[in-house]
Amino acid sequence: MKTISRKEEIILVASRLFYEKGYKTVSMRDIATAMNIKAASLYNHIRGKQEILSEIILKVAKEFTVGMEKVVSENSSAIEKVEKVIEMHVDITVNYSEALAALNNDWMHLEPSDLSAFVKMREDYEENFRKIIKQGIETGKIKSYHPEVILFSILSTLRTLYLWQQKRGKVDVNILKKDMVSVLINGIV
Amino acid sequence: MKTISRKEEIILVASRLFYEKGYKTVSMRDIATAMNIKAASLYNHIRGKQEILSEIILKVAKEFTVGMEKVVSENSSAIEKVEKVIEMHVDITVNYSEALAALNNDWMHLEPSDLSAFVKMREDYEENFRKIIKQGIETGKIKSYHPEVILFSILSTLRTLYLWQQKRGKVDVNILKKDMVSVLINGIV
DNA sequence: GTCTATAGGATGATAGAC
DNA sequence: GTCTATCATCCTATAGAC
Repeated sequence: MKTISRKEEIILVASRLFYEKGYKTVSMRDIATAMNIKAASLYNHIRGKQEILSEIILKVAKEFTVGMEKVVSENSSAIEKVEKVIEMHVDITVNYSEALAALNNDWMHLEPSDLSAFVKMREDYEENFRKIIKQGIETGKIKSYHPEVILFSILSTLRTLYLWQQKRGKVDVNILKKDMVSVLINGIV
Repeated sequence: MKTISRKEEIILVASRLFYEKGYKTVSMRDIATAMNIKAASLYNHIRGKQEILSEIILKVAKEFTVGMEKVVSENSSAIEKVEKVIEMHVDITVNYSEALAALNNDWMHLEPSDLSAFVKMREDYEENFRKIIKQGIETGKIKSYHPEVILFSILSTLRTLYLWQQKRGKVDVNILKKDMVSVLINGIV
């Protein structure tokens, strides 16, 4: 039976509002109103608006980092690794769909120290993915298109998946994973 | 020799700033400063901030609408139509990369009447694309995955293409089109 | 077409009472 | 832990001089 702290509650409510309207559009008063308290009361639990953003984004960014490191360390083919990455994205998207809006759209509003940490994590993530794709091309498992085109195509689909959550609705997570893997790896024809 | 009006200049400068920092983060002072004038002077050429946004977004939205209608009216197979849509997206992205940031991220800040016009155009666009895919599945040209997964996968890649413009850099437009078509239609294995 | 001055309101954040 | 009151700053937009 996990009880949720006031700070966690703020982060949860803020995530939802950032998802709906974006970090810049949501005011501290908006967050407070959604919790039936006054804006000033928020500052008893958090240092400021940027701290809320930081908590939301960095938590999920770490999930991606850990997930990718696990995939990379596996002893499997490049194709299997790409499959695992796709499945990981679907899982994280299902669990943190609202946080992903902030991660995708509002990371530039992080305070400088958090910003550099985030950018590093994202670059490392992309570089790991790039290596998997290049390895696949070298071993002849993946067609030799420009690796950046492949990387970009898969990554942009996965990164925008959170937007599709509403429409997904009744589509089962496992079916979604299977179809995502098929479409992204085998194409549509 | 086309001369550019002051209003067009405002829209051009604002597009770049919205691309870099987002509509909400950019102030009228920011736009004015970038033009070496004062914020108040902007109002001699435009009615307000929302009008700038509207001009940027609706112009490109109409390009997409016209382009899609042309593709739909063609007498060709579903696969050829998907190819044409991909090529159209690459073309528009190359010509309007900065405007696409606003179109993708800031459309919700349009004033109500423009907002409903935009949403209608986007829905019609998606519906046309959906019909092409369904037609391809019915005629056996496209694998019968969930049509929404195919639609979403291709569309999110195309919509995020503008972000990739910087990295693209030296990649030739025609090669980009060819690889995009290959990756999105034939897959990577 | 641009300027200065300013209105009128929202914003993030703090101080101090309860 | 929440409140009221308030500050300092920013915002969009207008009025009117040049």
